[in-house]
Amino acid sequence: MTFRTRFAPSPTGYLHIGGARTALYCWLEARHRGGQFILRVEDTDRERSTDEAVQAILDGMDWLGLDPDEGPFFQTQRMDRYRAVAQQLLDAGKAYWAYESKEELEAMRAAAMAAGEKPRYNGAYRDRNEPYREDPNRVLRFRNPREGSVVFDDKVKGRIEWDNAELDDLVLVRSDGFPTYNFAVVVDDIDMGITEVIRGDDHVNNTPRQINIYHALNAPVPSFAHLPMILGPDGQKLSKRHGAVGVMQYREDGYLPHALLNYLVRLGWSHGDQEIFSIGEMIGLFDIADVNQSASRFDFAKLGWLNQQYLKNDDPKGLAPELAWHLQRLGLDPSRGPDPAEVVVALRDRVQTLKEMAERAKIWYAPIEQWDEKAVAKHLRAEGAADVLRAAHAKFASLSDWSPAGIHAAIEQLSAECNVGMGKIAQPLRVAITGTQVSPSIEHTIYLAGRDEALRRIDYAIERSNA
RNA sequence: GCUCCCUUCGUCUAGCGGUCCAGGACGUCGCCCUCUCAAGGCGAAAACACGAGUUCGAUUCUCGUAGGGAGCGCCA
Repeated sequence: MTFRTRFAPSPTGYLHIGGARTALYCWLEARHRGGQFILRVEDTDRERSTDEAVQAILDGMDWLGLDPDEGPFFQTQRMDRYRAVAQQLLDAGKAYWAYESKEELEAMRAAAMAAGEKPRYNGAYRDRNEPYREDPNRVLRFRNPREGSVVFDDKVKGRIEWDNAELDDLVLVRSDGFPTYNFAVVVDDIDMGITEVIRGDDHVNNTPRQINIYHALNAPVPSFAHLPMILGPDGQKLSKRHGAVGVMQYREDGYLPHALLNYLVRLGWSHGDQEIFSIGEMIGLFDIADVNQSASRFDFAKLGWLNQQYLKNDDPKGLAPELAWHLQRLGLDPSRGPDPAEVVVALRDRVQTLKEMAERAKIWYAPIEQWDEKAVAKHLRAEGAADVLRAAHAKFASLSDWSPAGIHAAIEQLSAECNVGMGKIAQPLRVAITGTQVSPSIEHTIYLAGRDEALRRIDYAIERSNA
């Protein structure tokens, strides 16, 4: 049997960071073992599932490059199959109909709690052998073994043993005829030939019940790997205010998919001291058995650092379209300004995200919006600033080599001729071109503005310096 | 309440009984470089939750305690 994993989100929201990492680990494990990765949408919750959420999950997977070999499959399209398996279990005496109302069940739980026990179903209908009857409360329950225990070797948590006495007879088919989660996953995982179930560790408690269903169906039990949770920066459960936004939000915030993947793969897994992993390295080195057992916190500072590593090392030409996308989001026209690839080179050492990069690049695609008056006072109205600017204007107007190197050489000449330090030249020019005293190297700042625009801005700055 | 899981620097982690007065990375701090801001280089501070036990020897194994988390649904 070949190696098969699956990612099985329920479409009740976007693909968030925890889901993305689960998907990544499933995908990596499948690729590493040369197996298949299957995508299955668990949409049996009719109340909460939406088409938008399905699309958001698909978009997120696509953006991250986590391509499934099969699917997406939808549980709602497999209803006949669940019904057939339910019947099979019923016929085999492994399941039975029960008729308690929700109120009765609630009272049952409350009573159990009061007695210091787990709030479980008491199995009232288990051995009554009542003939089937139509009833709005009718549910099919699993006849869980009452003796012995369930043992499984979790690939990340290790050996876990569970007394059957702790388990109750869970609902397999709801009163509306839809299968419950615990039933549908087992049927699906069997039918789809899943050999390794990789999922969040909030599911370890479900595993023994599911294993019992596998046994009841005489199906081979897959191996399990339960991943620790990802917490927010404050150690609390991830919420919308920190990481629990959809992965597509990370694109809008200027992160690269590869950087996010790299960050995620290191959250709970490592390979010696290595921090940067290409996709190929991840596939080659990843092993689900090496995953950590404890929860980890999401750290935006490290994500930012990683993102910058990719910004600095990726081909600027490859990054250019993505930067253009961000420029457009700011209402700027990438064609009315410098080549985005050159902007990447000028700014990649100074920002951590493409969003920041686009914001900083504004100065080359639109007129100066706001002047930093302190900068104007300090550098433009400084002693000799106007003379320096006039000299620079003349030099740039006749400069034959309009390139960062050419501009740099021109400024050095200026420095020698006027007998002033670089700072006395670069800062007034910087304020003239950008309106602020912070920007990339002065030669790049000027070069990217383009000669005409640079001269125009210097002219204007000379005016202001006399004001 | 019950069951299960987890516990190394602020954070992510290395460590699979001696190699550890615990290594790397992010972050923080300092110095250098420098036209600003960064980037980069160098350096510093910073952790084995606690208590027993096993052992010649525990960060590493076992058991408790404490703390954290998950689940106990006709939600997944």
